[in-house]
Amino acid sequence: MSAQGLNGLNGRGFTRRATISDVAERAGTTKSTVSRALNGYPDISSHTRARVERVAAELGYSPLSQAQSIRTGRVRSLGFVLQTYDHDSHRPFLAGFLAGISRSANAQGWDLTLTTAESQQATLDVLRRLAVERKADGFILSRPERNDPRVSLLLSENIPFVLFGRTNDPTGCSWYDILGEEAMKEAVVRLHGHGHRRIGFVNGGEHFSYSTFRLQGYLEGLKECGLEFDANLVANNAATTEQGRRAALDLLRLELPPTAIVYAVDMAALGLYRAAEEIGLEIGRDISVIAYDGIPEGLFAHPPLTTFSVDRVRAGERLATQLINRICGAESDSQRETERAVLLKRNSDRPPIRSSEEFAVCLSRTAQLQLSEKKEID
Amino acid sequence: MSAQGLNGLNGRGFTRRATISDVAERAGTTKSTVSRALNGYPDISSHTRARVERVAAELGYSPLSQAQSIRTGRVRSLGFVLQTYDHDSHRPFLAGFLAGISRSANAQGWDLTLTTAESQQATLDVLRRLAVERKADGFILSRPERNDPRVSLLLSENIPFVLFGRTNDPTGCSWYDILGEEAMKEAVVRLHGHGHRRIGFVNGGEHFSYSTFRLQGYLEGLKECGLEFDANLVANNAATTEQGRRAALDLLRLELPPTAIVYAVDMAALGLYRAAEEIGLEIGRDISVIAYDGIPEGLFAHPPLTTFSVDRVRAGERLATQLINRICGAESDSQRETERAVLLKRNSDRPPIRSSEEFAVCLSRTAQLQLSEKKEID
DNA sequence: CCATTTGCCGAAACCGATTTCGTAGCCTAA
DNA sequence: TTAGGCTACGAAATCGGTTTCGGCAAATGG
Repeated sequence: MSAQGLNGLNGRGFTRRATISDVAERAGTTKSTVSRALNGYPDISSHTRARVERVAAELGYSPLSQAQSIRTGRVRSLGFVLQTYDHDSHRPFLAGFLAGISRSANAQGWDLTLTTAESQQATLDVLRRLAVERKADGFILSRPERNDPRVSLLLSENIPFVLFGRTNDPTGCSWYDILGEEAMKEAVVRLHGHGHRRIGFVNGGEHFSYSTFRLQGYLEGLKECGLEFDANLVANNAATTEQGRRAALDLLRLELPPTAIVYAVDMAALGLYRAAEEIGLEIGRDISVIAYDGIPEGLFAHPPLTTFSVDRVRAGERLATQLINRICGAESDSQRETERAVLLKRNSDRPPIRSSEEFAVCLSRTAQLQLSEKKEID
Repeated sequence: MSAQGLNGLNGRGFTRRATISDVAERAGTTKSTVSRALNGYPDISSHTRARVERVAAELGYSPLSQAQSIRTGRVRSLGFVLQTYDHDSHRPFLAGFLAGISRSANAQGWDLTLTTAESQQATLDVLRRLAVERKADGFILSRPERNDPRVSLLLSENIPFVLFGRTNDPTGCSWYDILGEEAMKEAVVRLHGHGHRRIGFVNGGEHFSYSTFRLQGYLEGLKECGLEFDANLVANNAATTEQGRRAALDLLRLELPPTAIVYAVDMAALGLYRAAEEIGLEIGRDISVIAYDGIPEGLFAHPPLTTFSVDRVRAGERLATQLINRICGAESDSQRETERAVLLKRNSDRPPIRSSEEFAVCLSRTAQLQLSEKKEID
């Protein structure tokens, strides 16, 4: 292949790429030498290696990953399965997260392959298929569940993966995670500092492992403030706005309702806004709330939601790097990172204007709370 | 390769996939016959074809796309470049859109390859690179600009692509688009129906081709209602919340301010909420607004934003299908679809409580408008 | 009945890389 | 001097497919 040939056109019309043979010919050597030189094999003289590298650079040569892959079994592609059944709750995560993964992968010459699955079984099938068809060398899994079947599958098939989140059993797992427990603890301490003494907690999806950590953080916060734990003040499994609304109504119906609530999930916290509107309460004044996730909806809520923000771009970036390392042979336990969430102080948490007892009286006066109950039954 | 061999393990540990040679051996024929049989070549007897297909099904054989690609030049993968510089404005689009693309592609045995670019030039480089490195057979481009350089590039290199949006010059372009002009027109008509007589328009990013259509729709709406066009009532280039806020303040400072504003972009409309809060106006009562996009933030704004919703999942699905068709040889002008946006009637648009003249007086009484002006200068 | 065409399929080249194997040439030690 | 060991590289096999080419046998035409 002459240099002119490279400027010719192929069937599709665009400029032809240089192949390894082009490089070999121009460097006056063979394909095998070029391959070994470029892949850092030791049995190539530094002189030859330099020449090959120069020629490769001149021709703008970069190997075709799928040609490589049929020998090496690697495609330099990371896989991510979008679980469309996994509730709304993952949606706000996606944009920045994917951007982060993709950016970091691209920078290292890797790509991101995205697929969808409509059920848990479909997710497992897709993971297996992508691995067998070599569309991806490994996977990024988000929101691990307790005893996550994806983890079991990938471990048993020996396919590399990293988690956005931690698991109960760390064996063979790598992860990047935000310390939700620290955030929840900080939220309680902050509300206590405002003067709140009855602080509720609405946890997220209970089958996700993150909810364990967040509950734990809430409990630690109580302890640090010297507050007593009251099981009535805790609601579980609220990941959507509607679930969050119901949890709020439940807590407000208590004999001694909380004057502040910590939500483990922003989307659910927005349900408190709904409930407050129905009942005629003003968030921040009548009841305070701090949540977690940092979704944009919170900024435009009224008043803007105080929340712990998670930098998903960075999460994606770190996870991509970790996964590439793992695919290239790094041990699973060498690839574990955690980071703290950042509190966005907005306007939904303020000092209480009344005690829990006064609040209860205030709530009992409004018939709305009963109405809301009816509405829920419908 | 014996049948037992298929149940063995390869280096990675998981079950080995069947290759074309396995199929050939078991069918008692050769690789070439298997390939031709499975790819629908005419010179294979129906008897042989049936036998090959049966064996392939038995072994669960499906060809390795990257092995195919090194001969055929096709990877059965769609490309999408995430333009991280392209403002916040694209973010709410992403999640559902990608899900739609991916789902539709997967259903047809294709995949989605995602990359990022941090500048316009980087986008062009990435497109070229992905095509040359055969990571993608074609591209989905969102938000076409007027004289979009991506379009020029892909047209000149003869690389298939489809647009989420229309272009001024349709030559060689396929697209799926929502009729923004119809939505804007409907918004004006609806506000006029409420009794509004001075209706402003805040357009989106002016270099995007959608803004042409939306302005046009606004004008048609005025005409249909018999309202006179007043250039003062139109602001341009507001795609972010802050830009939308400034545009709002500009319009409210007019001698005869609008009592309702149509925003071409939800994110910008949220800027009107900011401005209203600063000045002490109540959206829906003092001033009405209808916007376009259907982003979730609008639902949690106060009051919830009336807006035209775009079904991005469906957009992604249709575009993926169109692109696959194009890659497989369909003509560009055979792949064009449009659809109407759906109005989400919420609470930000109501009948005016005063005329424009009265509104002007009301606004002049509050010193806040002047303050806001200062704030803007800072 | 012979010459051609046609239908069907195997052999082999090919795509663009990696990897195994073998060996020429040099260096070192006995 | 020669056997042995390294270094550095070329030749060729290989990965899993597709595609070209050619040829046998049966069908067709004259």
